[in-house]
Amino acid sequence: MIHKEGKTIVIPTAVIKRLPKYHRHLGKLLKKGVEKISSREFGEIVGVSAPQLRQDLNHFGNFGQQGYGYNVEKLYNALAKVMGIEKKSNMVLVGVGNLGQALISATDFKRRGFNLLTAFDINPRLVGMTINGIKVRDIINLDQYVKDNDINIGIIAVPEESAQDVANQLVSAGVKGIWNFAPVDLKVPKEISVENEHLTEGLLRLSFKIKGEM
Amino acid sequence: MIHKEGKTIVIPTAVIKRLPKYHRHLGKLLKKGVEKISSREFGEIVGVSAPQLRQDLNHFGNFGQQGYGYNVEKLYNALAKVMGIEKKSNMVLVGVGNLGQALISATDFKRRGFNLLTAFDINPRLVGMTINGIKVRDIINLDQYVKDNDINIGIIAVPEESAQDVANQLVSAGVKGIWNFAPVDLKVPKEISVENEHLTEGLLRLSFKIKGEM
DNA sequence: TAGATTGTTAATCGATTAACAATC
DNA sequence: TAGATTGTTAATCGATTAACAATC
Repeated sequence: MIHKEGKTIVIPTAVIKRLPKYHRHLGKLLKKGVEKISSREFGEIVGVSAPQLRQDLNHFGNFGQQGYGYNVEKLYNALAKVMGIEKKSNMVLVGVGNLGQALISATDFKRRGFNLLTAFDINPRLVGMTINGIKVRDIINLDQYVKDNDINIGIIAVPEESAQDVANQLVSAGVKGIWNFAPVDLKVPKEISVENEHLTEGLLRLSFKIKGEM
Repeated sequence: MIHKEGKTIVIPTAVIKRLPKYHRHLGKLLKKGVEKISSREFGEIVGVSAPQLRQDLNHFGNFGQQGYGYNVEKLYNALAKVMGIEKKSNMVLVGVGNLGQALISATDFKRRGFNLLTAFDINPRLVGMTINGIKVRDIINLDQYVKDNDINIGIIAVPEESAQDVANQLVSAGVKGIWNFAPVDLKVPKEISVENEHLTEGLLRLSFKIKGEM
């Protein structure tokens, strides 16, 4: 959903899915020092047709210029704004197992404007530890912490069995979105956004594609 | 691509994307002891309309029975076969950083029929170690190992800068598919399948959805 | 200005849903 | 048999591509 000239326009989900990729490649072009790029060239890089790229972008504004193309920096910043990155999001992580620890150490999110403030776990052996500058707290403090620290994203990296329970806690504490790594389809109120990273599903799709070739 | 009654049929990508989810929920139902299920009930569980579910399944065969529904176990096994799980896939992991270690410890894949045989890294401090029963080898041995051990999937969990190089090595060693966790769009020959887990893109989509609500 | 490339409308393609005859 | 539910065709909806006038 977006507001444009007073009207409320719904952005097609297919478009939303492609935006992060556009943003990532624009970042790379920027780093390389590329100043401008045409929809044809950029489409080739991101694997999308030129008209589709133009249509996608025009959902959010007219960022290009006829006869010239798109200014890389301007487009990069415009997309960042569209995706809400310019205003940093505070996050907490729940579940400090192997995957949780990997997420704590990931540098990619910070670069893109996401702040991981702290982590929670139920395991007393982990509680109190500091990993990569991130303190691990007891999960009984989750509710209070989320309320006190303007947290809007909760990351779930707990086992399957407890994922729904953790989601409930995050929601009632007031997060706006959940980034879920447990292989579960969470039930949440419809005003809460969920993005799933069901890794095994990717592996199964890969398997399907491989077998299809044989 | 699939062969049915002599004809070669292309399966819509939208269908392929949904199959792993179907399979996962069938597994849960099976565990719960559910014997049969109608397309209406199952569609509700997986978040898909009943006719769509029936259409999806009918790309691969007629698994249901009028007036009865679908036998859960039969459908579960049928989908496993469709996705090529019944014949186990051998995998190697490249990159034993935080994420790589998390992948080594993940139990989910093994359950679904994937064998991780070994891991490779360039870091001498890691080479020789054994993590969760998985030996870490020097990456110079990658080519030989893949050739000798009937490996068909390579997992890439190395930093962005070396991902393409690792992909090239995996391809020339003979893998059929790559499961890629580096935030890069790999260039590979078209007969090689790639499945990307670009985690940060999920987070950006989540951010977009959240800001859209506000 | 002429050439290039956008923004946007119309045409096509693919995916989803509706409807219902077939059949267990 | 009657009721339920599939498999499948036709209708609708959404997403992609083609085409071109607008314009830098």
